[in-house]
Amino acid sequence: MVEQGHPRRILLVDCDAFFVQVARLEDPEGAGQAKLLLVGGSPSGRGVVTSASYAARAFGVRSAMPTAQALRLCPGARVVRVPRKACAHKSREIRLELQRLSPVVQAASIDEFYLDVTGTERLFRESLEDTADRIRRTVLEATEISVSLGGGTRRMIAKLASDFAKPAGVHIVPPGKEADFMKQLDLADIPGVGPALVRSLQDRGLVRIEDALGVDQEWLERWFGAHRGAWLYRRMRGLDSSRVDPREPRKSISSERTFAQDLDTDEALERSLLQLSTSVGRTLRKAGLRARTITVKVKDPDFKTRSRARTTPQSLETDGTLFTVARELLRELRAVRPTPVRLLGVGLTNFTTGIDPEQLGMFDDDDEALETERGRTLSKAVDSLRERFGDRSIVPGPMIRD
DNA sequence: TCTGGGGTCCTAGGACCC
DNA sequence: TCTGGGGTCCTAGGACCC
Repeated sequence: MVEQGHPRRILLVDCDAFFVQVARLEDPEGAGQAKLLLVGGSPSGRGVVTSASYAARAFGVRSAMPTAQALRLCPGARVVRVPRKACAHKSREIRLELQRLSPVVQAASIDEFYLDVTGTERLFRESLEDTADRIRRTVLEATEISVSLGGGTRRMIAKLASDFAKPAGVHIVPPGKEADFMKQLDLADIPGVGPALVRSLQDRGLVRIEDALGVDQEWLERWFGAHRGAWLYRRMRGLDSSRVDPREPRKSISSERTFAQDLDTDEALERSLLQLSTSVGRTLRKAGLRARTITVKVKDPDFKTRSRARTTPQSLETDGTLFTVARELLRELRAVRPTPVRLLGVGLTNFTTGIDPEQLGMFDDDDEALETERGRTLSKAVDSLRERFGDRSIVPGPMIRD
């Protein structure tokens, strides 16, 4: 807990309306020309806005807002789909560029990157402001993406500072000024304080950080539990000991789909489930992983979300076994509450890499084994065919039986 | 107004083991 | 008859982030 040595120099690089920028680069004649641009939506009409251009935001449009509502606020706005592949590709480009500019880079999301540039002041003989601005200009030139940078002695400070930098700017909180910086903010501004906690704080008359600073830690712990209370107490004061850590093993892989119309038949649901299982399976194998836990999730028409998970002794990787387990879980969910389904999802967790040592030989020639070497080899062969000839070359379906 | 899709982390209870 | 305690794994749900 005790801070040691020199204060750290942390930067957060945050892309300005990332999805909007990528959509414009992808389609300069269309999206590129529309001042009022909403990225997101969906042909089914059930979509939400993922990102809106700054001009559209001036009308009150926010991300996660239903597209229909956004269009009422901002009539005439152009709506385009999220260019997912292009976004992932551009994100990688930006990360590679940042890795040339900073010793420690951590991708926090598709459009946010933490840098720890502690020590570079001696190397470059420049202030943190100047470092941040140099990085901003270099990234723009190399990737065509405009970013903003927040900086300070801690991750949370850098993150909050970046809000003051947008768009296309830099904002640094000097060492020692963290508490003053926090004091001007609302509790809702603290990353990790969401709608539920805000409501609960509001019920106790607390909205501004400045007002909440007088509350004893003991009370916060009594209200929100020891862990969360202590966490909030520190965060309000700008204290945050988390490091910028470039190692980030993936912990879950999932795919889900909201249907244009709620699905009601087992046949249609299982067809969709097969697609989802195949999709997460390919991602899993591409990452060189196997998974032990499979989760199936449904959202009912009343928005109630239910899930069912199963952990198998053997770690799995083939589409066939993933689908077989997922189908059992879906049938259990349907049995509990047989209602039409708005959303269906498949998730994988509990990863092992390659061969699990403790299971070596355990399932060879074993009736218990869900997956065989033959099946795994086949699954990978299918992957490489798809890689070479496209997704349509192999149609799943006939290879899966009861 | 009518609510996406990809994630991470936390909690609470039960099973099971020593 | 009155029933420990701690650790780990698993499941289900929920808060939160971009």
